[in-house]
Amino acid sequence: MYGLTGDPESWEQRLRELAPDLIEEIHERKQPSTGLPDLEVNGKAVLRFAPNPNGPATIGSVRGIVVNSEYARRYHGEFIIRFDDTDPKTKAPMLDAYTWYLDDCEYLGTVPDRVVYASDHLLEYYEYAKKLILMGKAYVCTCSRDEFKRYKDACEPCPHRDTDVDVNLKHWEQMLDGGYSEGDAVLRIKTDIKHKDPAMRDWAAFRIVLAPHPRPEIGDRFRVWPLLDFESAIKDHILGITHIIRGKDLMDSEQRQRYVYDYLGWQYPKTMHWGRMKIHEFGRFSTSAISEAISDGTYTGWDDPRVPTLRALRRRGITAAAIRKFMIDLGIAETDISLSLDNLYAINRKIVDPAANRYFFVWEPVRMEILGAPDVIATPKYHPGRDDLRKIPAGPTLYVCRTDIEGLEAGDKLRLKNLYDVEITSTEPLVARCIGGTHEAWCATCEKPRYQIIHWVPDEYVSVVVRAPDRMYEGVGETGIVDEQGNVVQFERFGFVRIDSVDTGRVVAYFAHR
RNA sequence: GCUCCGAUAGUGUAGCUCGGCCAAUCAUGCGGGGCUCUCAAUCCCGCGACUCGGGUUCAAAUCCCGGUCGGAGCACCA
Repeated sequence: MYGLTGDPESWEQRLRELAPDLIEEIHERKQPSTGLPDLEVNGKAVLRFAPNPNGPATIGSVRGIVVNSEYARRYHGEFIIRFDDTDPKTKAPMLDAYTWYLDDCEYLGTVPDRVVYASDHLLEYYEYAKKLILMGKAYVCTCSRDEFKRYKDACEPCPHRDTDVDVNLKHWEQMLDGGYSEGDAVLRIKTDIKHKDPAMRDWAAFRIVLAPHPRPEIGDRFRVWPLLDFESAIKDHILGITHIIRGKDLMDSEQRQRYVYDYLGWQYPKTMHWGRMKIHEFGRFSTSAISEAISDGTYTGWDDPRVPTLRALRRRGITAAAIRKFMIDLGIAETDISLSLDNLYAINRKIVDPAANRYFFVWEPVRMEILGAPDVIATPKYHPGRDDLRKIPAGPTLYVCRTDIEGLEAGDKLRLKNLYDVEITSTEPLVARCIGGTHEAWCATCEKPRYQIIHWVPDEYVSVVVRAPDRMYEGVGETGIVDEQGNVVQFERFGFVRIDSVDTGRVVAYFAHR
């Protein structure tokens, strides 16, 4: 008998004698990894993202699109986008949002293999409802919400639970035919009325909604609509979904849906959930709250930089590659997270920096007269890593940032980047005199600049507005900016921006990050 | 009230299934330095964590029990 004492080395030595092949196994475990964990796949992987198109894709939806499509890609499977648009009233779909979702998917580099509209398949849901009624697993309930809640909380069946199948069927037909009006009847799935978790007890699968559906091809054709748990359960099976990966908020959904799967003899897909995601920069947000703020003019639209939608990130120049990496690096831990977009910005910066041209943008501009200004053309590089040069003719009048000259006094000296050195002679109004050190002179000597380097914009400028999530910057920029519409550029000493529009000498840029 | 999840540096994240090489990974952030005529990029160096209390064990981030904290569900929303 080997004793129970000893240090790890001696144990390993003993193991080496007894079972040398196990040593290797012990040593190869616990490799650090990041990103998405492997999936258990038997045959084909089919994944879906199922939004309610009652607004455009938010950062939360993006996680669903990226993670699911990434898995589909990894396992050469299928990625389906399914619009769960079965609520024409409380969270009614927005017609534009259907297109926006598809467009956003494309931006993220994943054209879905299939696009499915739940509202196209009501007859299919009815069919399964009937099947379950015939099996005695579903019943029409005409209790009011409050009444039913009382029965449910008391673990008691409501009076409709044991209705005969024939009668249930008749009531169901009446629901479909208009024999009941909105709020008068629902179809419930029979589970276990004594289930210890009240959330599981006889949940509602269909209700009557008289509001017309926003899709013109659907309109007012239907009055009985499935609720999420039923709609999703049926459709996931029909589509052959193998893995459901979504937020933790839908965890209980699985338990409810399993009743239906068991009744129908189906196998439930494998599931994974990620925890609640809260973003520092945006705080709590709901689609309906944003919608309201847009209507009342607080935000300019669904792509306002203050709004947590993908459309807004796109407008700011956050690349699809950065967003994908950001979401994938998050993995799918069930922990609730509260994160900052710093990480996303850092990823994006690395992607965008090599290609972003540099420009001077002066915010809160202050006019500066230069005494003895030589007539020169400044030639800063478009990019520090390349040799092509911008040409900025500088005269006796320049603009500099207020923040750069605040606190300065007559006699203080500054380096105007790529131009020359100046000495302040007066602050009100701002006047300075050129004291040499032109760019050519510097090139000859390569001396280090002696004074604080600031950037500037000449008298010939374009006015520039930068819309950032937290505020708006107004100022002037060098004229070359007008050729960059749609591009991400770096405003030196300011940050990366995407040039959104250029209208008659006025540029609007969206701030990405520093 | 009932039920279900979760807890690793400032923020994310790996490791937990199957206890040992974990004095705990990677990224971001922060601090210092090099380079640079941008406060960007880049390069070097550094900082910083296993929620608490018990238990099991030769050995616990990892297994068990309890507490605390955080989140979610109990809708005729998704």
